[in-house]
Amino acid sequence: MESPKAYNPKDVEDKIYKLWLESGFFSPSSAKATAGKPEKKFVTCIAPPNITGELHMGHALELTLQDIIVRMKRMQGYRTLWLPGTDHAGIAAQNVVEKQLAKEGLNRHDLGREKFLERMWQWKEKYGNAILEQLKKLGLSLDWSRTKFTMDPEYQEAVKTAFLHYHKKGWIYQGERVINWCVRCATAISDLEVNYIAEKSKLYYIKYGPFTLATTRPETKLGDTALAVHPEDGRYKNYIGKELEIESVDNLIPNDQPPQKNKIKILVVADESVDPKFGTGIIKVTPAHDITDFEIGQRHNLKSIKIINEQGRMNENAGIRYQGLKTSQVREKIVEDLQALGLIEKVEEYEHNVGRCDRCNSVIEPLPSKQWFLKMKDLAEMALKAVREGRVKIHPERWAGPYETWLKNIRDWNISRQLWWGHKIPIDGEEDVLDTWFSSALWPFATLGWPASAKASAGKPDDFQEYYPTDFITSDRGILFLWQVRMIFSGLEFTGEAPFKDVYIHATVLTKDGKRMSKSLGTGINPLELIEKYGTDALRFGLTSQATGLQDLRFGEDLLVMGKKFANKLWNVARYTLIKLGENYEQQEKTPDNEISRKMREIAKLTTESIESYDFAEAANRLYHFVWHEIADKFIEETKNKDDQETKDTLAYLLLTSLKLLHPFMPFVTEEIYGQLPWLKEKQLLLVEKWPIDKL
RNA sequence: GCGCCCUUAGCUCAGGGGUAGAGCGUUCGAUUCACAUUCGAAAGGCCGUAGGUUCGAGACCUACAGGGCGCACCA
Repeated sequence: MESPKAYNPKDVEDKIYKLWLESGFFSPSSAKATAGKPEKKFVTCIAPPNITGELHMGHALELTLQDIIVRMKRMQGYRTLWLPGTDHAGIAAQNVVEKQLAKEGLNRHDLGREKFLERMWQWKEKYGNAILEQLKKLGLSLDWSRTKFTMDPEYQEAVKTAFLHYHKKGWIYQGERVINWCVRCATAISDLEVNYIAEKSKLYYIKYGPFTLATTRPETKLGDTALAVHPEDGRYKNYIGKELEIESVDNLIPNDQPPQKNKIKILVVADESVDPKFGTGIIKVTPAHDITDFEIGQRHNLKSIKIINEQGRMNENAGIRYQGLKTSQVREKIVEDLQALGLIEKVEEYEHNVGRCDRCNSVIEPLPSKQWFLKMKDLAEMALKAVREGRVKIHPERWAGPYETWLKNIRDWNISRQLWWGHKIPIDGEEDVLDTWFSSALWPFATLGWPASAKASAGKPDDFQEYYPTDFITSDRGILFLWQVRMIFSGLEFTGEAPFKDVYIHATVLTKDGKRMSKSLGTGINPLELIEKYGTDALRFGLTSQATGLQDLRFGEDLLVMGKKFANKLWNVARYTLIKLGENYEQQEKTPDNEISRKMREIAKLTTESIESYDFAEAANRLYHFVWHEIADKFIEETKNKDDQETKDTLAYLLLTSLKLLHPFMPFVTEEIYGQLPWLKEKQLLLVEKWPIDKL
């Protein structure tokens, strides 16, 4: 057979992927795939990409690692299932479509809920499908016959069932509590969706009767209902429990008139949460606009006065002097007034953390709002136990620490969002939708037919019974708490079993200078452009060879140059072998017993071990070195003036074994070469060839 | 504030007690041979700093510095 001197991925990739699809081997239930292997199963759980846009490098790495495991397991004779899908991505997707509308000069209220949701579904059709197509470009061996979306009708049933289950148990409650409110997105968001970013601002020392106290948010003064000190703080002991009359600014004087003083009464309480070392050791308590203050308020039965509304402006409780102003404006105004009245002692420069919305970067406004909450106490306990008892293993192990810490500090989960795109809260008259992670948390079993299948008693086993729980999941550290933790406790609560046995936290792909890759920062790199330039195998191999799980990966194209050269080297090792062996070579049953073949077997063993312990980079680099420097540089050179049978047998053995071992990493070039070998006796697809090492 | 990770060649990273490694890049040279996406060679490192353990430390311990991350605070 004539093959080009250089490997050209473009001639190969689409053709090969089509071949795999037609074979049916991606599905564990195809007749061919199940033949003779009813027992061994391996199921891996995908992190469904958001429908918001396109694939990024993080996806490329994560999905490649997952595909490596799946392909090895399939070759080891396991019935493998890897189910693809997409996530509706509530707030993120809604924001994207709203931005699109804004370009047309519209907002979602102009369209109304129904029309807006139509737009969302149109978006989902177009971009959801586009993403799935991109996954195929990465060569992933996903079972496309089982593709799911987090808002499929059956999935909606699962979400409803889960919500009602919690509700019936009394774990879901509606409460007026201080939550993180994003003024721009006009919705509540969870603690995890707030990013705290250090910013320079000012610390104002305000006179409160006999005290002076420090605050960064003087405007919340209008909602103060107490002062608080630490119970052990000697300086203020005599004041605890007393109500003081203090001078303040009169908020009923219209703002076109000079400020005037008035007198207000305020209680002093003692609370452990006060740090005596901060400022003057005494703080103002604004239960309506600070989460900590809200909790102090609850402990001491304090009144809560809401002075900031959902638009981020002062409401009627702030008094006519300030009503209607934005919080940033009122801050200046009130400081001005207090200064005029001599109620400000000093102002210091101060750097502190400001909460910003994870999705739009607006400043978060904590405010009291009626929201739905899920009690986390028991669920957190379950999730903790599952990891402590080893039913779920986290790799690398050091992530188990943060997992513990996070669960121990957890607050109840605010699961309602004031959005239109998402799962409606399944209680009559409720207009809100659920946090997108509430549905994501059910992914491992909702995609397999839970809860319908869990109830089905008779008949043949269905997907849920057959493939749950799964074996493996991998993700970036960024969603360990947002998602993995929530899948674990949801799985335990609804199915009695953890949804997966192993969680592997892979490296985060950064830019060359160590910055986070982000589309909005313009630092993102589109993997598809790199595939165009270097080929999928080069991308996969390059990324994998540097993904160690310990250190983040600073991405540079030099990795792909290496991958591309290596694919070509393998291609030419094959060309040499084909020419050397000729048309009439016959495959031998026995593997040759010589030094290089023994080394090859050792490499096979080590590769298997490395992949099974998630040392992907180690496996990739070892294979690279062996194929290039042992097989090509040394052994092949030595065979150039030999023509004996053992040499041929050895070449054939080395090539086939290398193809098998490299197939999980570089599926396209290996499959293409395999297809060109004329001497194989029972040729099928490399995809389902027997892995060189059976059991360790 | 508490904790975790990282610091090794120009760049990106391996190496986890016993003569400093890879890929990319650079320089020089080769080439009708499976591959110029190749081959050969070279240059390039007091392995973040300072102490300690050891016959021996890039590796183990302790501090410190710089970079990153998580949790808490963020009044």
